[in-house]
Amino acid sequence: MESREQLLAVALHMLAERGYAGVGLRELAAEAGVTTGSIYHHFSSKEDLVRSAVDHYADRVVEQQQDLLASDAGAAERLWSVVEWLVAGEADAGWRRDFSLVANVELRKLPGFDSTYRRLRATFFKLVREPVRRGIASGELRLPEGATVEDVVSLVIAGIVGSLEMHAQRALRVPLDRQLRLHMATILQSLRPVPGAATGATEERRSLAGERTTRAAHGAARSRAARE
Amino acid sequence: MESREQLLAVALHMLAERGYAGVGLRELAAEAGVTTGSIYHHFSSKEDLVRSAVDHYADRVVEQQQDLLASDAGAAERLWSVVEWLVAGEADAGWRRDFSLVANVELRKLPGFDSTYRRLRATFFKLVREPVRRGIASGELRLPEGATVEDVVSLVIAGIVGSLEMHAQRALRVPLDRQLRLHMATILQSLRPVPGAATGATEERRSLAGERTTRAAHGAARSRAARE
Amino acid sequence: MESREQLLAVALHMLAERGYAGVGLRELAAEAGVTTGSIYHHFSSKEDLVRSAVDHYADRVVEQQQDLLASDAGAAERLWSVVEWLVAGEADAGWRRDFSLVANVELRKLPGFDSTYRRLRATFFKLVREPVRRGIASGELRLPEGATVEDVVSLVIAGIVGSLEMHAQRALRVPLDRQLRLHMATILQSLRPVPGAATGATEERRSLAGERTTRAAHGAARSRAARE
Amino acid sequence: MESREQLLAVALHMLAERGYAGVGLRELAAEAGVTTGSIYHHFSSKEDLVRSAVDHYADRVVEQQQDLLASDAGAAERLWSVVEWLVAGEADAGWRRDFSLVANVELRKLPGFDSTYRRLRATFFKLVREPVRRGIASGELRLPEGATVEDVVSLVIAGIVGSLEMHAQRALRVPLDRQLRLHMATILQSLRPVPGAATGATEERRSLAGERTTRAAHGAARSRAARE
DNA sequence: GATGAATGAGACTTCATTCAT
DNA sequence: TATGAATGAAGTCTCATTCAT
Repeated sequence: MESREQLLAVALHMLAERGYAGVGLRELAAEAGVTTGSIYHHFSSKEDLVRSAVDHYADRVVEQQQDLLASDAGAAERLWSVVEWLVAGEADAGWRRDFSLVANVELRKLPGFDSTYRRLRATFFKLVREPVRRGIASGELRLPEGATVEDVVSLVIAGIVGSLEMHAQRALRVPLDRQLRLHMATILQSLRPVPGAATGATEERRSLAGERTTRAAHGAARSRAARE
Repeated sequence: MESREQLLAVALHMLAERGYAGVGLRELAAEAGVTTGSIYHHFSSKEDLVRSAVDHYADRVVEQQQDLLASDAGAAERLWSVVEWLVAGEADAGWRRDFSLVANVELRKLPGFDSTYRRLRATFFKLVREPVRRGIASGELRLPEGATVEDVVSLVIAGIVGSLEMHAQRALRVPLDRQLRLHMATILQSLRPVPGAATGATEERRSLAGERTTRAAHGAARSRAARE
Repeated sequence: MESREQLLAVALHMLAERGYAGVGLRELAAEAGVTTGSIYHHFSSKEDLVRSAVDHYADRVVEQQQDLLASDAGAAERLWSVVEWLVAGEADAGWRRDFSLVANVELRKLPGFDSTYRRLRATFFKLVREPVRRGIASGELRLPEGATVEDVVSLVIAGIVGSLEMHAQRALRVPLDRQLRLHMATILQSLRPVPGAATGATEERRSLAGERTTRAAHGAARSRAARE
Repeated sequence: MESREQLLAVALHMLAERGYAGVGLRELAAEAGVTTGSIYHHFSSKEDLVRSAVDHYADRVVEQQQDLLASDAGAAERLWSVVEWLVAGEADAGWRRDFSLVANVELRKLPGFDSTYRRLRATFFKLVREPVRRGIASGELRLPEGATVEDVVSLVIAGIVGSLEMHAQRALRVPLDRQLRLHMATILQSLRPVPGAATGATEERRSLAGERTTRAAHGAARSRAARE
């Protein structure tokens, strides 16, 4: 196999496992089946190698996301596609899980990765935002009271990010696919348009702004306890 | 302040910022206002220092969680308490955000931290599971069709973990408190007992197991596309 | 002895022997009786070590030259002092010979040593120029026809530099002190004021500008031969 | 041009600029317009390449010196020829300046270059010694009191070496040709036969041996001051 | 003859850790 | 307890040299 590809693959894996500072070039080279010095025929420095690895796989992820973005299916259908894509990606034992960890955790620490980082985030946000926005425009979906499109997008993405990371950490106590599907189902349910009495539950739901006048005492007590 | 306390605080912060391998004892000592050699009067090694820092703050977190666990309020009320506690913790600029990052990201990489890691996770899971379980037992809550208590707990925790991490990474596009509250509200809504026709949405919701008979063609196509 | 002093001394010596790129820190440390890593307690880098060594000894040289500059003796007397100082310096087996080589040969190649280099040169030039200038002003000396003060200064210094370097290279076939004294005696003789017919040798001496009209043929032949 | 010639030329130049250890074969090859591996088709090792470069140019220098040696002109005339040859060599921007630096500075450091080194020195010394010796034998020249032929030869060569090196270092404050001509003129003047009372300056000139009886006190004081 | 990726020894530098003061 | 110079293993990187193409 190509030395360069091998190095990229091993670099991503080690980066996910140990973080940038924990990556040792000697071990990395050995695991890729080349000698330490050979790294410098393909990359100009450790940082260049790591950056190349991240960018290489980021490109593949973004490509896949572009395919998903190009769909002309309905809103719910497209959101389910995202779930299927995530499940498929995490199911194989390949680079996708490593990439999730790197993108979510390590990328921010490395200097000069802002653009890659932003590109990944922006594409992923769009992948969720587009279906939601269009679904609402077409009446297929309906925002919960007081929520904006961005609120819903954040909700979806935070759930996905948390699920993937817990899965990668082996801290998820249910299968990942089940987790992601239930997550999406729950969100979609809260976006389902109800012809009748809207949701009528307003008086019971908390304000999203956090000021709860009816239970000030409880709130204050809780805040005090939580402060330390 | 005590040298030891200072060292613990700086260690947690640097661990969150740079990971275990990125922590340098010289810089750590300098930032804590002590000399390099002094570290070894308080701790036997770098690992001991880091372990002590994590354990020290883990103790404080678990204590706070124990307080929350001891509550005898209703199910929804207790879940809201968790949200309030999280919001309060992340709001201050203190150790809580650093600890979130360390607990979610770094802890798994360090050898010998399994027990701390498990203790933290177990307490946090219990913090969510207890109210849900009791709420269902008392009829205050009602599980969505096909979901188990553990499904719901995972849903809640993944959303929280994802939200906190995105917040820590400054990738969250809405305020953290708004995000967490909307998350909890959405979950609680899906757990709300409906006197009438249950949810009636069964025919539209996907099975959580992933086998979708009605749209086999689409699904196969998507899967193929998503594989690469 | 002080590690730092040892390192400076060994660094100067190795620099003289092998040049900057030829200096190996491992060997340098071993020769100074310390471990490789210890170098970095005293100096921030190889370049810092070398720079410090050069500057350290340059300071001592400049100090000694300042003492010589402060003399209020006659012109010839002061020029002889310079010779005596050089002879004394080169006679011992200490740092002076190494420093000569470094200052004359290596300094120019190292980046960032311009100021040290200029300081050394400037002081040394002044050491020769001052006595010459004053001797001429007072009538103690007298410039050869067509020569300027700077010509004479360059003459003196080039002879000294060449002598020291050949000595350092063991290419000088007479003792250094004898060489330097004869050099100075010859120069002083050419500066001796003659009461009678000036020098009268004008018609025999070549023009310093190089255009020799009377021997064009010879010159052309020579030039042809010399061109390759 | 021939790859081999290019490599030799670039090698000489880099050797002059950076010294043996500072020469990198990759960069050298690139600058010569060949690939790294190609070097080993022409030379068996880095040392072989450098040795070949020095020897190649040394041959050309020695050839030119042989031409000068073959002259049957008068003593002064032949010494002036040396000056003209030097000036012509340094005037072009070609290999001669690089070779001066290498021969004077780097050659001594390289193992195995003793023979080249000696050959160069010996020829150059002969180039000066022959005219002086013959000029004295024929009465065209006359040694200063107390000086030997070798003294004068050393004087001439040290002045030349110092001048060339200062010129190469851009530390010479007068034009090189003017410097060399004034140097030779001064030497020749001191060798001019005076029909009358010799030079009569004996009582004023210092003994070349260094023992100055008439100014013991001054000398002692100076020595003390110069020692440090 | 020419190429350039591969090699592995050795370069400079940083690290956690120790210890005499 | 505190200090900070010393240690030596390990880190990243460069080098001269080789070899399949």
